[in-house]
Amino acid sequence: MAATTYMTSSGDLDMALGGGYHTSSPRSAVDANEMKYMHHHQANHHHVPSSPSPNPAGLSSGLGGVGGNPWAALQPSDPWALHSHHTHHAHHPADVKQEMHTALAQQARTQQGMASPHAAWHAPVHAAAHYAPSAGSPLQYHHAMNGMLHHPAHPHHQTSAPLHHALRGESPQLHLHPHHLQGDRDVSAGEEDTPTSDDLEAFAKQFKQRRIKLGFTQADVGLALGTLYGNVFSQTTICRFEALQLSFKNMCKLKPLLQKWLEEADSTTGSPTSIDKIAAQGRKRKKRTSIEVSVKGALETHFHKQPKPSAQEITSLADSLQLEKEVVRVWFCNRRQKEKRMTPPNTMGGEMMDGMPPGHMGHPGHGYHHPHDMHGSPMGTHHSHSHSPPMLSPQQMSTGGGGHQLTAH
DNA sequence: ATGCATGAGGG
DNA sequence: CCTCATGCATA
Repeated sequence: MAATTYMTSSGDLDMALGGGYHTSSPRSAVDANEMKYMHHHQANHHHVPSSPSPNPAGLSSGLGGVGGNPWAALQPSDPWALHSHHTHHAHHPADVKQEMHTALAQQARTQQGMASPHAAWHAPVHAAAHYAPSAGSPLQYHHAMNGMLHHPAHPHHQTSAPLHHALRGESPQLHLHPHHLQGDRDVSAGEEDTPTSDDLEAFAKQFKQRRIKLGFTQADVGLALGTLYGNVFSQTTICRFEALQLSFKNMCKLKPLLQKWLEEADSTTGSPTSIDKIAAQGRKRKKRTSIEVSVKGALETHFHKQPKPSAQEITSLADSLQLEKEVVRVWFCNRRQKEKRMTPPNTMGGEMMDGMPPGHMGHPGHGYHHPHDMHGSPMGTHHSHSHSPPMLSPQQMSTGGGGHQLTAH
């Protein structure tokens, strides 16, 4: 009862978007490749902001309130449908190298109205990662892929290599810096070296401000990046970037991209920004488990005692909390990630043991092991204090909607 | 804006 | 299983 797992009919809208999600694990017999191509029906399309500042601010997500879906009919057997605790753990480390799931279909349209009643998007292949050097607007239009569509998705290996492992894994620019003699950081415009925490913070702030002035939503930017570099990002990611809620490494990775977008965005003289959001959700996702506040508190407590509980501990913990083991495991994973973010997580607001003195919270002490961190601590080492006290998260103070955090549902 | 989730990699 | 980058779905 603690975890209320209700479902939405996301299955209705799930369009099998290309190489999208599909765990080709040979062991997962569950992955029924139900690619339901529905002739799209121009169901939802937000207006196209033709002016530099038309976006009221509500265009972000057009997913939730999609009027009616003419395609509601398919309701496959969801593995997670009714929280069937299947012990689906068919993870196999060494097996297939699945392809990317960064495929996105893009519609080509003249501009303005977009109203192609006929399917404009075909096989969602890998997003070609070519971006016109001197292309025009960031959001105006994009390439149209073609040629070898259809992704056979060879269960084993792709002969060709049109893949662009994009930015996964390692940061494209965080390699050990070559210069090791002197700290020469004559960064004039295009920073080539690793930015500092303050740099990132400053940039994030500026970015957000500019973005808003230009009338773009976080979602817009995310899509634009896809258009520019072939890497789409969600509103979430942009949001986190602005709020400095990503790891240092991740921030560094995204900064140049966003910076570039920014340049394009404002330099571009009035371009009809048009984007279409084609949520690629071809995979049935487990419904988000709602964990009760009290339970969260318990988890928090345990987290302090053992940030990395053993499998068995997780099991027993899950048992006592009446949660699925997997949920608990994931919770800890996510919790640890938070701990590593730039903006330190506030140590819960439940019923902790004792009130921690304000001003001291368990910051990224990561007494763990740093695999190969090249610049030491993420943000803990803010040498260039500058102006911000101890890196306060601007997220809550600048939030337009006011501070809302611990909301019990 | 965020909570829970998925998945690629690495052991 | 873990970490890390990311994002759907939500509050």
